[in-house]
Amino acid sequence: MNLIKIKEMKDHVGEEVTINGWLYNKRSSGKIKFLIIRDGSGFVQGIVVKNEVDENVFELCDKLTQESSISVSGIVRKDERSPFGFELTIKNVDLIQMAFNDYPISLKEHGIDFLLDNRHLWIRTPRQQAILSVRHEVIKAIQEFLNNNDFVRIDSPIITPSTCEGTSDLFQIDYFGENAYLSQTGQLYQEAAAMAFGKVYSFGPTFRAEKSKTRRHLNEFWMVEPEMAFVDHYGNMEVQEKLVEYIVQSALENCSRELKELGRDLSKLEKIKTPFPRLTYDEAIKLLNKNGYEIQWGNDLGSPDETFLSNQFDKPVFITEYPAECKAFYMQPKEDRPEVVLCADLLAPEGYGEIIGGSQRIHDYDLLVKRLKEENLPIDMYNWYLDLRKYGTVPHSGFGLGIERTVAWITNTEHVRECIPFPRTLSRIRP
RNA sequence: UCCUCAGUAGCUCAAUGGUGGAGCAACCGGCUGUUAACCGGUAGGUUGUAGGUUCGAGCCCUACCUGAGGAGCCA
Repeated sequence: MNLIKIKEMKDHVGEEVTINGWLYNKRSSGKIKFLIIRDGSGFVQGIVVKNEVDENVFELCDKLTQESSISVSGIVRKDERSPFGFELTIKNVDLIQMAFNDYPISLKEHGIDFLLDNRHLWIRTPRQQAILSVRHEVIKAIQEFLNNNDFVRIDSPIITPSTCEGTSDLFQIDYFGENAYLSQTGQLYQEAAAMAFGKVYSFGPTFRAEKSKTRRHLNEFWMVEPEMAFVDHYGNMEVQEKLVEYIVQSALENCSRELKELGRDLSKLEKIKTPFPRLTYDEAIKLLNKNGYEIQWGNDLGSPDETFLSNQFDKPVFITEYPAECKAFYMQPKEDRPEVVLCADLLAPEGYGEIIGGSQRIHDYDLLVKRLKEENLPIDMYNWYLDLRKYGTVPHSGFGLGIERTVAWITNTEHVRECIPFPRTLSRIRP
């Protein structure tokens, strides 16, 4: 028995092979049957002809229900009539389990509510497999890039004693009688790690209890957070654009089958090369005002504003130097203009919005204390964070890249909830 | 939290205030190249919930529930 994966069939033309998988769909024309089989590596059509197989094999194929698990043996043939390029002329089918005959997901259209209720089965379909495979590639590329550039992975804790940035709503948990929270960012811990290892990153889930209801929001999402000692705002942006370029090029190189399945316009991704355009907040406001957006200096950019700005470019664009008042307390003020901070948001093209938020961090002890007081944050909660400024402080920078938004952009997916295996949203905690 | 929209068969959707239907899925039968196969047949319903208007409500009104899209917040 020559057990292979469907994606390896091209190397076994003319050979008899065995494939372990599931019945995705079945068509029949009397004495000939077509079984669409999937095995996780791909999809292929198997042909069963009545006079060429045992009577009980043909009978079994007649009864097979959608998603039944089977072990199929047959001859690999190249065939242009097949949309997969190859076919399997089936000799034998061993049944592992006859699936119940009420499999809920048909090949016809379904509404999003139904599909999300059946997410555990929905991920078996070609489109969802393509998206989640690209997600895997994105994660792999991020780690490759960072590992190859001397970053050390130092994960941040998920259970934290207080809000890190003092802004978003957090999920509260009981920690042996003490209130604790699920982390909304590991950044502060990454700063500590950067002072130990130089260049570090964390990669993991992050939690926001905000009641967001848009295609760009999840209440649990994954983020990679690099942090670098001795790197300023400008060096920070260079790392970000190189990372994003690497991610996109890796997806193009290793996920062509998936991107094709998704109908992605590859020419748009091929343009994602450094350097990326940069726009200061001041310039962004002017551009927005000139085009009829009524935003005033000092307000954070709204979602429609970001969409407009990103649509002006065919590459991701950095929006830099926001007013300090609309950003977090730890961001380094610009030397000659303390009302703005050395930060940058990276907006993905095609209306996908912010995929990175980053900044240079305040490294001066007195300035950081002053900023904490201005924001009315409890200073004793930040004692350990202030220690980093007391003992060998250096300029440093970092950023957070959202995995699902990045995957949504690369795969041209409408909603981030399809870019994570089991999305957690305002209205959904199951399955 | 606010704004908009929707809820009818397992799924996707029809039904002027007047006997709730179709396609797919399931089940039975037919077909030797199907591509969401096709053809014939069978079965499948407390129209989200509660109240109201009416001779009569899936349809109109009120409240609530659930979901979706968007805003704010953010990655």
